[in-house]
Amino acid sequence: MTVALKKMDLGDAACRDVACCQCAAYELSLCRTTADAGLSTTALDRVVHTVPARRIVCRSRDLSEVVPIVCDGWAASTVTLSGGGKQILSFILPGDMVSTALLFEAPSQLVVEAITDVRYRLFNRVQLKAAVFKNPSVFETLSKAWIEEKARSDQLVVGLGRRSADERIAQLILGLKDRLERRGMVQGGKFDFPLRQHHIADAMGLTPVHVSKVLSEFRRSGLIELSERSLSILNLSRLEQIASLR
Amino acid sequence: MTVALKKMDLGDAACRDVACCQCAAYELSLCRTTADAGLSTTALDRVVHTVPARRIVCRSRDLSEVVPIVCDGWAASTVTLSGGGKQILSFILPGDMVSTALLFEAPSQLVVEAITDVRYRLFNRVQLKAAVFKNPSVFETLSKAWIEEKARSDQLVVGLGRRSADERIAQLILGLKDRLERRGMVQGGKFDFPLRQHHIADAMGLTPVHVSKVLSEFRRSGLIELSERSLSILNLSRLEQIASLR
DNA sequence: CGCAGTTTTGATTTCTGTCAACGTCTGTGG
DNA sequence: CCACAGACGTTGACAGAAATCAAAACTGCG
Repeated sequence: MTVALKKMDLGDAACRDVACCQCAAYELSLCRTTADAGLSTTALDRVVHTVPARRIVCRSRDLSEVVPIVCDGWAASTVTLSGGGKQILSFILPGDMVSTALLFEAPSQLVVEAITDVRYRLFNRVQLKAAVFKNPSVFETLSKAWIEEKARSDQLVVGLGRRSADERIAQLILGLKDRLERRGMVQGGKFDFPLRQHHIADAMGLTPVHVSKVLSEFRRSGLIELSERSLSILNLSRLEQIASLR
Repeated sequence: MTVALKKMDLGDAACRDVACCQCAAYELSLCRTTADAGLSTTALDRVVHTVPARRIVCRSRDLSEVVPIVCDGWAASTVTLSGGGKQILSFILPGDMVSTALLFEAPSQLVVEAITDVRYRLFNRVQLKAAVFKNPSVFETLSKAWIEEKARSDQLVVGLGRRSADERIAQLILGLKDRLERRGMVQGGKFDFPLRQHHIADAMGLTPVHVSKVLSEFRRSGLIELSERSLSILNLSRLEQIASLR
Protein backbone atom coordinates (compact mmCIF):
# COMPACT_ATOMS: atom_id res chain seq x y z
CA MET A 1 0.00 0.00 0.00
CA THR A 2 1.53 3.22 -1.13
CA VAL A 3 2.33 6.33 0.82
CA ALA A 4 -0.19 8.27 -1.18
CA LEU A 5 -2.94 5.97 -0.07
CA LYS A 6 -2.12 6.28 3.59
CA LYS A 7 -2.58 10.00 3.37
CA MET A 8 -6.04 9.44 2.05
CA ASP A 9 -7.79 7.50 4.75
CA LEU A 10 -10.72 9.84 4.97
CA GLY A 11 -14.36 9.44 4.17
CA ASP A 12 -15.26 7.79 0.96
CA ALA A 13 -16.25 10.70 -1.23
CA ALA A 14 -13.47 12.86 0.12
CA CYS A 15 -11.08 10.02 -0.40
CA ARG A 16 -11.92 9.74 -4.03
CA ASP A 17 -11.45 13.41 -4.66
CA VAL A 18 -8.23 13.60 -2.74
CA ALA A 19 -7.00 10.48 -4.43
CA CYS A 20 -7.61 11.95 -7.78
CA CYS A 21 -6.40 15.45 -7.20
CA GLN A 22 -3.46 14.43 -5.12
CA CYS A 23 -2.10 11.83 -7.44
CA ALA A 24 -2.70 13.95 -10.44
CA ALA A 25 -0.95 16.86 -8.82
CA TYR A 26 2.32 15.00 -8.84
CA GLU A 27 2.66 15.01 -12.51
CA LEU A 28 -0.41 15.90 -14.40
CA SER A 29 -2.87 17.89 -12.32
CA LEU A 30 -5.48 17.00 -14.83
CA CYS A 31 -8.13 16.11 -12.35
CA ARG A 32 -7.78 19.31 -10.47
CA THR A 33 -7.62 21.41 -13.57
CA THR A 34 -10.56 19.71 -15.15
CA ALA A 35 -12.41 20.27 -11.94
CA ASP A 36 -11.65 23.96 -12.24
CA ALA A 37 -12.97 23.82 -15.73
CA GLY A 38 -16.25 22.53 -14.39
CA LEU A 39 -15.96 19.06 -15.73
CA SER A 40 -15.87 16.90 -12.66
CA THR A 41 -19.63 16.88 -12.30
CA THR A 42 -20.03 14.29 -14.99
CA ALA A 43 -21.20 10.85 -14.01
CA LEU A 44 -18.25 9.22 -15.68
CA ASP A 45 -15.37 10.60 -13.71
CA ARG A 46 -16.94 10.24 -10.29
CA VAL A 47 -16.51 6.50 -10.33
CA VAL A 48 -13.29 4.92 -9.22
CA HIS A 49 -12.73 1.62 -10.95
CA THR A 50 -10.50 -1.10 -9.59
CA VAL A 51 -8.56 -3.93 -11.17
CA PRO A 52 -6.59 -6.60 -9.29
CA ALA A 53 -2.91 -7.17 -9.99
CA ARG A 54 -1.99 -9.08 -13.13
CA ARG A 55 -5.26 -8.30 -14.86
CA ILE A 56 -5.92 -6.10 -17.82
CA VAL A 57 -7.00 -2.53 -17.09
CA CYS A 58 -8.05 -1.75 -20.62
CA ARG A 59 -7.29 -2.36 -24.28
CA SER A 60 -7.05 0.11 -27.10
CA ARG A 61 -10.60 -0.56 -28.21
CA ASP A 62 -11.91 0.50 -24.79
CA LEU A 63 -10.29 3.86 -25.27
CA SER A 64 -12.30 5.29 -28.09
CA GLU A 65 -14.40 7.55 -25.87
CA VAL A 66 -12.68 7.51 -22.55
CA VAL A 67 -9.30 8.34 -21.03
CA PRO A 68 -8.17 6.49 -17.88
CA ILE A 69 -6.06 8.12 -15.19
CA VAL A 70 -4.55 5.94 -12.49
CA CYS A 71 -5.30 7.03 -8.93
CA ASP A 72 -3.40 4.35 -7.14
CA GLY A 73 -1.16 1.41 -7.98
CA TRP A 74 1.22 0.61 -10.80
CA ALA A 75 0.32 -0.41 -14.33
CA ALA A 76 2.16 -0.94 -17.60
CA SER A 77 1.19 -0.15 -21.15
CA THR A 78 2.28 -3.04 -23.28
CA VAL A 79 2.44 -4.27 -26.84
CA THR A 80 2.33 -7.99 -27.52
CA LEU A 81 3.97 -9.42 -30.62
CA SER A 82 2.47 -12.19 -32.68
CA GLY A 83 5.25 -14.52 -31.54
CA GLY A 84 4.46 -14.17 -27.84
CA GLY A 85 7.06 -11.53 -27.11
CA LYS A 86 5.96 -8.53 -25.10
CA GLN A 87 7.28 -5.00 -24.82
CA ILE A 88 6.37 -2.60 -22.06
CA LEU A 89 6.27 0.92 -23.45
CA SER A 90 5.96 2.65 -20.11
CA PHE A 91 5.15 2.14 -16.49
CA ILE A 92 2.14 4.07 -15.28
CA LEU A 93 2.37 5.41 -11.74
CA PRO A 94 -0.33 7.01 -9.59
CA GLY A 95 -1.50 10.23 -11.20
CA ASP A 96 -0.42 9.26 -14.68
CA MET A 97 -2.58 9.23 -17.71
CA VAL A 98 -1.87 6.14 -19.78
CA SER A 99 -0.62 8.35 -22.56
CA THR A 100 -1.27 11.95 -23.42
CA ALA A 101 -1.85 10.91 -27.01
CA LEU A 102 -5.00 9.18 -25.82
CA LEU A 103 -6.67 12.55 -25.70
CA PHE A 104 -6.81 12.52 -29.46
CA GLU A 105 -6.91 9.00 -30.67
CA ALA A 106 -6.93 5.46 -29.37
CA PRO A 107 -3.63 3.79 -30.28
CA SER A 108 -3.82 0.76 -32.51
CA GLN A 109 -2.34 -2.04 -30.47
CA LEU A 110 -2.10 -1.37 -26.80
CA VAL A 111 -2.95 -3.21 -23.60
CA VAL A 112 -2.70 -1.68 -20.14
CA GLU A 113 -1.93 -4.28 -17.51
CA ALA A 114 -2.19 -3.86 -13.77
CA ILE A 115 1.03 -4.62 -11.92
CA THR A 116 -0.39 -4.06 -8.45
CA ASP A 117 -4.05 -3.64 -7.68
CA VAL A 118 -5.00 -0.51 -9.54
CA ARG A 119 -7.63 2.14 -8.93
CA TYR A 120 -8.39 4.46 -11.79
CA ARG A 121 -10.91 6.95 -13.10
CA LEU A 122 -12.29 7.33 -16.57
CA PHE A 123 -12.62 10.73 -18.14
CA ASN A 124 -14.70 11.59 -21.12
CA ARG A 125 -12.36 12.27 -23.96
CA VAL A 126 -14.42 14.84 -25.78
CA GLN A 127 -14.91 16.86 -22.62
CA LEU A 128 -11.28 16.58 -21.62
CA LYS A 129 -10.19 17.66 -25.04
CA ALA A 130 -12.58 20.59 -24.98
CA ALA A 131 -11.23 21.61 -21.61
CA VAL A 132 -7.68 21.44 -22.87
CA PHE A 133 -8.52 23.61 -25.78
CA LYS A 134 -10.55 26.11 -23.77
CA ASN A 135 -8.45 26.47 -20.68
CA PRO A 136 -4.84 27.65 -21.00
CA SER A 137 -3.78 26.19 -17.67
CA VAL A 138 -5.07 22.76 -18.58
CA PHE A 139 -3.34 23.11 -21.90
CA GLU A 140 -0.10 23.99 -20.18
CA THR A 141 -0.42 21.07 -17.80
CA LEU A 142 -1.08 18.70 -20.62
CA SER A 143 1.81 19.87 -22.72
CA LYS A 144 4.15 19.39 -19.76
CA ALA A 145 2.98 15.82 -19.37
CA TRP A 146 3.43 15.31 -23.05
CA ILE A 147 6.97 16.61 -23.02
CA GLU A 148 7.90 14.39 -20.14
CA GLU A 149 6.34 11.39 -21.78
CA LYS A 150 8.32 12.13 -24.91
CA ALA A 151 11.55 12.54 -22.97
CA ARG A 152 11.06 9.20 -21.24
CA SER A 153 10.26 7.51 -24.48
CA ASP A 154 13.38 8.93 -26.12
CA GLN A 155 15.48 7.78 -23.24
CA LEU A 156 14.00 4.31 -23.53
CA VAL A 157 14.93 4.22 -27.19
CA VAL A 158 18.50 5.16 -26.39
CA GLY A 159 18.61 2.57 -23.65
CA LEU A 160 17.28 -0.25 -25.79
CA GLY A 161 19.39 0.74 -28.76
CA ARG A 162 22.73 1.47 -27.19
CA ARG A 163 23.05 0.25 -23.65
CA SER A 164 23.96 -3.03 -21.98
CA ALA A 165 21.65 -4.95 -19.72
CA ASP A 166 23.32 -3.56 -16.58
CA GLU A 167 23.02 0.00 -17.78
CA ARG A 168 19.39 -0.42 -18.75
CA ILE A 169 18.37 -1.91 -15.45
CA ALA A 170 20.29 0.67 -13.45
CA GLN A 171 18.60 3.40 -15.46
CA LEU A 172 15.19 1.89 -14.95
CA ILE A 173 15.66 1.80 -11.23
CA LEU A 174 16.88 5.38 -11.10
CA GLY A 175 14.14 6.59 -13.41
CA LEU A 176 11.44 5.04 -11.28
CA LYS A 177 13.02 6.40 -8.14
CA ASP A 178 12.93 9.84 -9.69
CA ARG A 179 9.29 9.66 -10.59
CA LEU A 180 8.32 8.26 -7.21
CA GLU A 181 10.37 10.90 -5.45
CA ARG A 182 8.33 13.63 -7.07
CA ARG A 183 5.29 11.96 -5.58
CA GLY A 184 6.82 11.80 -2.13
CA MET A 185 6.89 8.04 -2.29
CA VAL A 186 10.60 7.58 -1.53
CA GLN A 187 12.11 7.70 1.93
CA GLY A 188 15.84 7.53 2.35
CA GLY A 189 16.48 5.81 -0.93
CA LYS A 190 13.88 3.18 -0.18
CA PHE A 191 10.60 2.71 -2.01
CA ASP A 192 7.88 0.24 -2.97
CA PHE A 193 8.98 -1.77 -5.95
CA PRO A 194 6.18 -4.05 -7.06
CA LEU A 195 7.76 -5.02 -10.39
CA ARG A 196 8.36 -8.69 -11.06
CA GLN A 197 11.51 -9.55 -12.89
CA HIS A 198 9.52 -10.32 -16.00
CA HIS A 199 8.23 -6.74 -15.95
CA ILE A 200 11.77 -5.46 -15.95
CA ALA A 201 12.61 -7.89 -18.71
CA ASP A 202 9.66 -6.84 -20.85
CA ALA A 203 10.43 -3.17 -20.34
CA MET A 204 14.13 -3.41 -21.08
CA GLY A 205 14.09 -5.90 -23.91
CA LEU A 206 15.71 -8.71 -21.91
CA THR A 207 14.76 -12.15 -20.64
CA PRO A 208 13.66 -12.74 -17.05
CA VAL A 209 16.59 -15.11 -16.63
CA HIS A 210 19.08 -12.46 -17.51
CA VAL A 211 17.36 -9.87 -15.34
CA SER A 212 17.72 -12.24 -12.44
CA LYS A 213 21.44 -12.53 -13.07
CA VAL A 214 21.95 -8.78 -13.30
CA LEU A 215 19.95 -8.08 -10.16
CA SER A 216 21.88 -10.75 -8.30
CA GLU A 217 25.07 -9.08 -9.40
CA PHE A 218 23.75 -5.69 -8.23
CA ARG A 219 22.94 -7.18 -4.85
CA ARG A 220 26.22 -8.99 -4.57
CA SER A 221 28.13 -5.78 -5.19
CA GLY A 222 26.11 -3.94 -2.60
CA LEU A 223 24.35 -1.55 -4.96
CA ILE A 224 20.80 -2.31 -3.98
CA GLU A 225 18.73 -4.30 -1.58
CA LEU A 226 15.55 -5.73 -2.99
CA SER A 227 13.13 -7.87 -1.08
CA GLU A 228 9.49 -7.99 -0.18
CA ARG A 229 8.58 -5.69 -3.05
CA SER A 230 10.69 -2.93 -1.61
CA LEU A 231 13.89 -1.53 -3.03
CA SER A 232 16.69 0.33 -1.25
CA ILE A 233 19.45 2.01 -3.11
CA LEU A 234 22.58 1.39 -1.08
CA ASN A 235 25.16 2.96 -3.35
CA LEU A 236 23.52 5.72 -5.35
CA SER A 237 26.58 7.24 -6.95
CA ARG A 238 27.86 3.89 -8.13
CA LEU A 239 24.46 3.04 -9.55
CA GLU A 240 24.27 6.35 -11.36
CA GLN A 241 27.70 5.68 -12.71
CA ILE A 242 26.61 2.34 -14.12
CA ALA A 243 23.42 3.85 -15.50
CA SER A 244 25.11 6.49 -17.58
CA LEU A 245 28.57 5.09 -17.92
CA ARG A 246 30.16 4.45 -21.25
CA MET B 1 17.31 15.62 -55.70
CA THR B 2 13.88 14.71 -54.54
CA VAL B 3 10.68 14.58 -56.50
CA ALA B 4 9.22 17.33 -54.37
CA LEU B 5 11.98 19.66 -55.40
CA LYS B 6 11.45 19.07 -59.07
CA LYS B 7 7.87 20.18 -58.75
CA MET B 8 9.06 23.44 -57.34
CA ASP B 9 11.26 24.91 -59.98
CA LEU B 10 9.46 28.22 -60.11
CA GLY B 11 10.44 31.74 -59.20
CA ASP B 12 12.25 32.24 -55.96
CA ALA B 13 9.53 33.60 -53.72
CA ALA B 14 6.93 31.32 -55.20
CA CYS B 15 9.32 28.43 -54.83
CA ARG B 16 9.79 29.04 -51.17
CA ASP B 17 6.10 29.20 -50.49
CA VAL B 18 5.35 26.16 -52.53
CA ALA B 19 8.21 24.33 -50.93
CA CYS B 20 6.95 25.10 -47.53
CA CYS B 21 3.28 24.56 -48.06
CA GLN B 22 3.74 21.54 -50.23
CA CYS B 23 6.12 19.70 -47.98
CA ALA B 24 4.20 20.56 -44.91
CA ALA B 25 1.00 19.41 -46.51
CA TYR B 26 2.25 15.86 -46.61
CA GLU B 27 2.20 15.40 -42.93
CA LEU B 28 1.96 18.53 -40.94
CA SER B 29 0.37 21.35 -42.90
CA LEU B 30 1.76 23.69 -40.35
CA CYS B 31 3.03 26.22 -42.83
CA ARG B 32 -0.24 26.44 -44.62
CA THR B 33 -2.25 26.56 -41.46
CA THR B 34 -0.05 29.15 -39.88
CA ALA B 35 -0.32 31.14 -43.05
CA ASP B 36 -4.08 31.00 -42.67
CA ALA B 37 -3.65 32.19 -39.15
CA GLY B 38 -1.86 35.25 -40.46
CA LEU B 39 1.55 34.31 -39.18
CA SER B 40 3.63 33.93 -42.28
CA THR B 41 4.34 37.62 -42.52
CA THR B 42 7.02 37.43 -39.89
CA ALA B 43 10.60 37.99 -40.91
CA LEU B 44 11.69 34.74 -39.39
CA ASP B 45 9.76 32.24 -41.38
CA ARG B 46 10.34 33.83 -44.78
CA VAL B 47 13.93 32.72 -44.81
CA VAL B 48 14.90 29.29 -46.04
CA HIS B 49 18.08 28.10 -44.40
CA THR B 50 20.34 25.47 -45.88
CA VAL B 51 22.79 22.99 -44.43
CA PRO B 52 25.01 20.63 -46.43
CA ALA B 53 24.93 16.89 -45.86
CA ARG B 54 26.68 15.55 -42.77
CA ARG B 55 26.54 18.86 -40.96
CA ILE B 56 24.56 19.79 -37.94
CA VAL B 57 21.23 21.52 -38.56
CA CYS B 58 20.74 22.58 -34.98
CA ARG B 59 21.27 21.60 -31.36
CA SER B 60 18.85 21.72 -28.50
CA ARG B 61 20.16 25.05 -27.29
CA ASP B 62 19.32 26.64 -30.66
CA LEU B 63 15.73 25.66 -30.16
CA SER B 64 14.72 27.81 -27.24
CA GLU B 65 12.87 30.34 -29.36
CA VAL B 66 12.51 28.75 -32.69
CA VAL B 67 11.06 25.64 -34.29
CA PRO B 68 12.58 24.28 -37.51
CA ILE B 69 10.58 22.58 -40.20
CA VAL B 70 12.39 20.79 -43.00
CA CYS B 71 11.39 21.85 -46.51
CA ASP B 72 13.65 19.58 -48.42
CA GLY B 73 16.13 16.81 -47.72
CA TRP B 74 16.55 14.21 -45.01
CA ALA B 75 17.78 14.80 -41.48
CA ALA B 76 18.04 12.78 -38.29
CA SER B 77 17.50 13.76 -34.69
CA THR B 78 20.19 12.09 -32.67
CA VAL B 79 21.45 11.59 -29.15
CA THR B 80 25.14 11.00 -28.56
CA LEU B 81 26.32 9.01 -25.56
CA SER B 82 29.34 9.91 -23.54
CA GLY B 83 31.10 6.82 -24.84
CA GLY B 84 30.82 7.79 -28.49
CA GLY B 85 27.75 5.72 -29.21
CA LYS B 86 24.95 7.40 -31.10
CA GLN B 87 21.25 6.77 -31.34
CA ILE B 88 18.99 8.20 -34.01
CA LEU B 89 15.57 8.89 -32.53
CA SER B 90 13.87 9.62 -35.80
CA PHE B 91 14.44 10.44 -39.41
CA ILE B 92 13.06 13.78 -40.49
CA LEU B 93 11.63 13.92 -43.98
CA PRO B 94 10.53 16.94 -46.00
CA GLY B 95 7.59 18.63 -44.30
CA ASP B 96 8.43 17.27 -40.86
CA MET B 97 8.90 19.30 -37.77
CA VAL B 98 11.85 17.97 -35.82
CA SER B 99 9.51 17.04 -33.03
CA THR B 100 6.10 18.28 -32.03
CA ALA B 101 7.30 18.57 -28.47
CA LEU B 102 9.56 21.39 -29.63
CA LEU B 103 6.54 23.64 -29.61
CA PHE B 104 6.69 23.70 -25.85
CA GLU B 105 10.20 23.11 -24.74
CA ALA B 106 13.64 22.50 -26.14
CA PRO B 107 14.71 18.94 -25.37
CA SER B 108 17.75 18.49 -23.19
CA GLN B 109 20.20 16.60 -25.33
CA LEU B 110 19.41 16.61 -28.98
CA VAL B 111 21.30 17.20 -32.20
CA VAL B 112 19.68 17.34 -35.61
CA GLU B 113 22.06 16.19 -38.33
CA ALA B 114 21.61 16.66 -42.04
CA ILE B 115 21.75 13.42 -44.02
CA THR B 116 21.39 15.03 -47.40
CA ASP B 117 21.64 18.73 -48.05
CA VAL B 118 18.76 20.16 -46.11
CA ARG B 119 16.62 23.26 -46.56
CA TYR B 120 14.52 24.33 -43.64
CA ARG B 121 12.57 27.23 -42.19
CA LEU B 122 12.50 28.53 -38.67
CA PHE B 123 9.24 29.42 -37.01
CA ASN B 124 8.84 31.53 -33.97
CA ARG B 125 7.82 29.25 -31.19
CA VAL B 126 5.70 31.69 -29.25
CA GLN B 127 3.73 32.62 -32.33
CA LEU B 128 3.33 29.04 -33.43
CA LYS B 129 2.15 28.05 -30.01
CA ALA B 130 -0.31 30.93 -29.92
CA ALA B 131 -1.62 29.91 -33.31
CA VAL B 132 -2.08 26.36 -32.14
CA PHE B 133 -4.01 27.46 -29.15
CA LYS B 134 -6.14 29.97 -31.03
CA ASN B 135 -6.92 28.07 -34.16
CA PRO B 136 -8.72 24.73 -33.92
CA SER B 137 -7.57 23.55 -37.31
CA VAL B 138 -3.92 24.14 -36.45
CA PHE B 139 -4.51 22.41 -33.18
CA GLU B 140 -6.01 19.44 -34.94
CA THR B 141 -3.13 19.31 -37.39
CA LEU B 142 -0.62 19.42 -34.62
CA SER B 143 -2.26 16.72 -32.57
CA LYS B 144 -2.30 14.45 -35.63
CA ALA B 145 1.42 14.98 -36.08
CA TRP B 146 1.95 14.28 -32.42
CA ILE B 147 0.01 11.03 -32.54
CA GLU B 148 1.94 9.83 -35.52
CA GLU B 149 5.22 10.76 -33.91
CA LYS B 150 4.21 8.86 -30.81
CA ALA B 151 3.19 5.82 -32.81
CA ARG B 152 6.50 5.74 -34.63
CA SER B 153 8.39 6.13 -31.42
CA ASP B 154 6.47 3.28 -29.81
CA GLN B 155 7.15 1.10 -32.77
CA LEU B 156 10.81 1.89 -32.54
CA VAL B 157 10.83 0.84 -28.91
CA VAL B 158 9.24 -2.46 -29.78
CA GLY B 159 11.68 -2.96 -32.59
CA LEU B 160 14.74 -2.24 -30.49
CA GLY B 161 13.46 -4.23 -27.56
CA ARG B 162 12.10 -7.33 -29.20
CA ARG B 163 13.15 -7.73 -32.79
CA SER B 164 16.15 -9.19 -34.59
CA ALA B 165 18.40 -7.18 -36.85
CA ASP B 166 16.67 -8.45 -40.00
CA GLU B 167 13.26 -7.55 -38.70
CA ARG B 168 14.37 -4.09 -37.64
CA ILE B 169 15.95 -3.24 -40.95
CA ALA B 170 13.03 -4.59 -42.94
CA GLN B 171 10.69 -2.50 -40.81
CA LEU B 172 12.80 0.59 -41.25
CA ILE B 173 12.75 0.25 -45.01
CA LEU B 174 9.00 -0.29 -45.09
CA GLY B 175 8.35 2.53 -42.67
CA LEU B 176 10.34 4.98 -44.74
CA LYS B 177 8.66 3.80 -47.90
CA ASP B 178 5.31 4.45 -46.26
CA ARG B 179 6.19 7.96 -45.24
CA LEU B 180 7.67 8.77 -48.64
CA GLU B 181 4.68 7.30 -50.38
CA ARG B 182 2.40 9.75 -48.63
CA ARG B 183 4.59 12.48 -50.06
CA GLY B 184 4.38 11.06 -53.55
CA MET B 185 8.07 10.30 -53.50
CA VAL B 186 7.86 6.62 -54.38
CA GLN B 187 7.39 5.27 -57.89
CA GLY B 188 6.88 1.60 -58.44
CA GLY B 189 8.49 0.55 -55.21
CA LYS B 190 11.56 2.64 -55.95
CA PHE B 191 12.65 5.72 -54.02
CA ASP B 192 15.57 7.90 -53.02
CA PHE B 193 17.40 6.33 -50.13
CA PRO B 194 20.20 8.63 -48.98
CA LEU B 195 20.90 6.77 -45.74
CA ARG B 196 24.41 5.49 -45.16
CA GLN B 197 24.70 2.14 -43.47
CA HIS B 198 25.88 3.85 -40.32
CA HIS B 199 22.61 5.79 -40.25
CA ILE B 200 20.68 2.56 -40.34
CA ALA B 201 22.96 1.19 -37.65
CA ASP B 202 22.52 4.22 -35.40
CA ALA B 203 18.76 4.16 -35.85
CA MET B 204 18.32 0.45 -35.23
CA GLY B 205 20.83 -0.06 -32.45
CA LEU B 206 23.25 -2.10 -34.55
CA THR B 207 26.79 -1.75 -35.88
CA PRO B 208 27.51 -0.68 -39.44
CA VAL B 209 29.28 -3.97 -40.00
CA HIS B 210 26.23 -5.95 -39.14
CA VAL B 211 23.96 -3.71 -41.20
CA SER B 212 26.18 -4.41 -44.18
CA LYS B 213 25.78 -8.13 -43.67
CA VAL B 214 22.02 -7.95 -43.36
CA LEU B 215 21.64 -5.74 -46.42
CA SER B 216 23.88 -8.05 -48.41
CA GLU B 217 21.66 -10.92 -47.38
CA PHE B 218 18.56 -8.96 -48.43
CA ARG B 219 20.10 -8.30 -51.80
CA ARG B 220 21.28 -11.86 -52.24
CA SER B 221 17.78 -13.17 -51.61
CA GLY B 222 16.30 -10.74 -54.10
CA LEU B 223 14.31 -8.68 -51.63
CA ILE B 224 15.71 -5.29 -52.51
CA GLU B 225 18.00 -3.53 -54.88
CA LEU B 226 20.04 -0.72 -53.39
CA SER B 227 22.58 1.33 -55.26
CA GLU B 228 23.39 4.93 -56.03
CA ARG B 229 21.30 6.12 -53.10
CA SER B 230 18.19 4.61 -54.54
CA LEU B 231 16.24 1.66 -53.22
CA SER B 232 13.86 -0.66 -55.03
CA ILE B 233 11.71 -3.14 -53.23
CA LEU B 234 11.69 -6.24 -55.36
CA ASN B 235 9.70 -8.58 -53.15
CA LEU B 236 7.35 -6.53 -51.03
CA SER B 237 5.31 -9.33 -49.49
CA ARG B 238 8.38 -11.23 -48.42
CA LEU B 239 9.87 -8.11 -46.91
CA GLU B 240 6.67 -7.37 -45.02
CA GLN B 241 6.71 -10.90 -43.78
CA ILE B 242 10.22 -10.50 -42.41
CA ALA B 243 9.35 -7.14 -40.90
CA SER B 244 6.44 -8.33 -38.82
CA LEU B 245 7.21 -11.99 -38.52
CA ARG B 246 7.51 -13.64 -35.15
C1' DC C 1 46.25 11.62 -57.52
C1' DG C 2 45.23 11.07 -52.85
C1' DC C 3 42.35 11.11 -49.06
C1' DA C 4 38.31 10.53 -46.18
C1' DG C 5 34.27 8.34 -45.90
C1' DT C 6 32.07 4.08 -47.01
C1' DT C 7 31.24 -0.87 -47.78
C1' DT C 8 32.55 -5.64 -47.69
C1' DT C 9 34.41 -9.83 -45.71
C1' DG C 10 36.33 -13.04 -42.43
C1' DA C 11 38.00 -14.43 -37.72
C1' DT C 12 37.03 -14.14 -33.10
C1' DT C 13 34.77 -12.67 -28.81
C1' DT C 14 31.11 -11.23 -25.85
C1' DC C 15 26.77 -10.70 -24.41
C1' DT C 16 22.37 -12.30 -23.93
C1' DG C 17 19.00 -15.88 -25.00
C1' DT C 18 17.46 -20.66 -24.54
C1' DC C 19 16.78 -24.76 -22.05
C1' DA C 20 16.24 -27.11 -17.99
C1' DA C 21 16.20 -28.20 -13.29
C1' DC C 22 15.29 -26.85 -8.85
C1' DG C 23 13.77 -24.00 -4.77
C1' DT C 24 10.64 -20.66 -2.82
C1' DC C 25 6.46 -18.54 -1.82
C1' DT C 26 1.46 -17.88 -1.88
C1' DG C 27 -2.96 -19.01 -1.93
C1' DT C 28 -6.50 -22.71 -2.32
C1' DG C 29 -9.10 -26.41 -1.14
C1' DG C 30 -9.63 -30.82 1.00
C1' DC D 1 -3.32 -28.57 9.02
C1' DC D 2 -1.43 -30.34 5.05
C1' DA D 3 -1.14 -31.14 0.00
C1' DC D 4 -0.94 -29.02 -4.14
C1' DA D 5 -0.68 -25.88 -8.03
C1' DG D 6 0.94 -21.82 -10.13
C1' DA D 7 3.79 -17.93 -10.26
C1' DC D 8 8.24 -16.45 -9.33
C1' DG D 9 13.31 -16.58 -8.72
C1' DT D 10 17.88 -18.76 -9.08
C1' DT D 11 21.53 -21.32 -11.21
C1' DG D 12 24.28 -23.71 -14.66
C1' DA D 13 25.30 -25.53 -19.30
C1' DC D 14 25.01 -24.35 -23.83
C1' DA D 15 23.77 -21.87 -28.28
C1' DG D 16 23.28 -18.05 -31.18
C1' DA D 17 23.06 -13.25 -32.55
C1' DA D 18 25.55 -9.38 -32.95
C1' DA D 19 29.77 -6.83 -31.56
C1' DT D 20 34.56 -6.24 -32.15
C1' DC D 21 38.77 -6.39 -34.59
C1' DA D 22 41.16 -6.13 -38.75
C1' DA D 23 42.15 -5.76 -43.52
C1' DA D 24 41.01 -4.68 -48.01
C1' DA D 25 38.27 -2.71 -51.86
C1' DC D 26 35.40 0.84 -53.41
C1' DT D 27 33.40 5.65 -53.84
C1' DG D 28 33.42 10.37 -54.60
C1' DC D 29 35.65 14.57 -54.44
C1' DG D 30 39.03 18.52 -53.92
